[in-house]
Amino acid sequence: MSARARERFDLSNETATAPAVTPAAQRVQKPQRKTLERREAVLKAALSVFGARGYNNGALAEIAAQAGMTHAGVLHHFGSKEALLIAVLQYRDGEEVAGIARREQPTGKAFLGHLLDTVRENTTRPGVVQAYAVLSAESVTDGHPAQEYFRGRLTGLREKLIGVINEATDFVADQQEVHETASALIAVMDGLQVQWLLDPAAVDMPRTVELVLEELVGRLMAGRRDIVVPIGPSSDATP
Amino acid sequence: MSARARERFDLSNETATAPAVTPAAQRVQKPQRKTLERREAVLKAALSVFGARGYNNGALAEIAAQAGMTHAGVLHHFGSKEALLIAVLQYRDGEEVAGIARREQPTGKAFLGHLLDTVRENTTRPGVVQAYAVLSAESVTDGHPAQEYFRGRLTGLREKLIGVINEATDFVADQQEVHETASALIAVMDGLQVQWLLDPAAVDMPRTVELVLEELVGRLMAGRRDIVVPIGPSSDATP
DNA sequence: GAACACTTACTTACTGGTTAGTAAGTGTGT
DNA sequence: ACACACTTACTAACCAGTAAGTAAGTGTTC
Repeated sequence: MSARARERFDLSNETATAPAVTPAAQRVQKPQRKTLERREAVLKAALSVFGARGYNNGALAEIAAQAGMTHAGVLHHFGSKEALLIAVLQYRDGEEVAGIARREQPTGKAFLGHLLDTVRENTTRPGVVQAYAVLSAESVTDGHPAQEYFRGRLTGLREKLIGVINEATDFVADQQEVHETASALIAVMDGLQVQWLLDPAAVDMPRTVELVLEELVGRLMAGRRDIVVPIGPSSDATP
Repeated sequence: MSARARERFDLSNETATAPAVTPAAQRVQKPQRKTLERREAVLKAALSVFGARGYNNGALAEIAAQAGMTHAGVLHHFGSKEALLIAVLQYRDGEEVAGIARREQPTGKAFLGHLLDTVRENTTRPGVVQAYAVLSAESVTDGHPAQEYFRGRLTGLREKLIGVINEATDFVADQQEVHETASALIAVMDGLQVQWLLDPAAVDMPRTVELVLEELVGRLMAGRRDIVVPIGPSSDATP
């Protein structure tokens, strides 16, 4: 908590901008291939350690050891533990599909299929799932450095889903219902992860998500739920 | 991590059973009313601190201060931080409804209504929700003391829900589907909590849970999966 | 192509701070 | 007088971050 205490009381930010303290990842003009590989090794180690122990309880020394250096070496590259965390989160965002070639995010109904594919894929990578589940929940603790990241991520996903659902619906659906459907979909995927991590045999993540997708979105798309709102002034829906 | 390291390497369990180390909560024959009140104060403080900071990052000293004593006093009552954690979880189970009189868990369809009521109630108690969300996800980390507790809790809830759904269904539904519906319901409730904690205005927990309940369970109860059966405007899951 | 200036990627060693748990004692109510 | 509820004082361990140094480059100039 020394870092947190300092963050609260130390308003002088000058030291952070002084050249000597700036991490190598931002200071260096042209990083060599080997350097980038070492950096990626650190990120992979951090993802594994943060997943296995959480952010607060995950030690830089363990990450460093897994990457084959000392914890001071890790700090040389990333500047601080906090900076390493958000680097890890961004790395996971961009790279998580790396094994199966970088695919672009589809739009429209295809996005829902993409979501299901991701869930299926996650079954293969418990480490990544663990990191996401642990860190996202830990982020709701007071002053957690990943709070803004996860808030933004959830808001973005929700908006994306709302758009996709509206796009896939021929008529203008009740927007509150669409919003709730989007929230529920995200919640199911996230909530299932914890259940699955605690007892992998007890839940079938892909099938369960598929069921919810069919029931919730399928029904919305089919057009009914007691009250069908006809045509409205919304510009979002496909004409 | 000192506790964890010891747990791993120190196989001698004798000290834990030696009389001098046994916590007062198990040693004392007839605890006085005042003692029990102090003990409850510690539990309430622990719930708040573990919720705000997580288990690993929550300090006994802070819990103690909130309960008006020193951290050694807390250890006098509960023996260890780990023991305090599971005492807190059990306390939350038994007491979380304390404000509104101890009500028994209903069976059958009424249980679904009870679930919704709990969600509604949770909106009022962000601290408890935070503690549950943070601790349940933290429990999936390696060797976490609350792992067994949460695994058992989720398994129990799932079984209970499967029973309730089957009870509420006139015919024999596809059991895999029932199982997935139960998992999905739990996942929605848990997943929504993180979204809500990060951005309370962005999600309507009760309404979203209600929507999922109606769509998923309502449909199952109505009997089919291809044919759309409209559900009445009744917002209560109880028939 | 060799000498020189400079950068980068680390390491070792240390600091200041925090933490769970222990031991020994003190006061208080019964 | 005794059990109990604490406190004070301490310990051993851990941890993020800093400082200072070193070895291996890289680029530039002649």
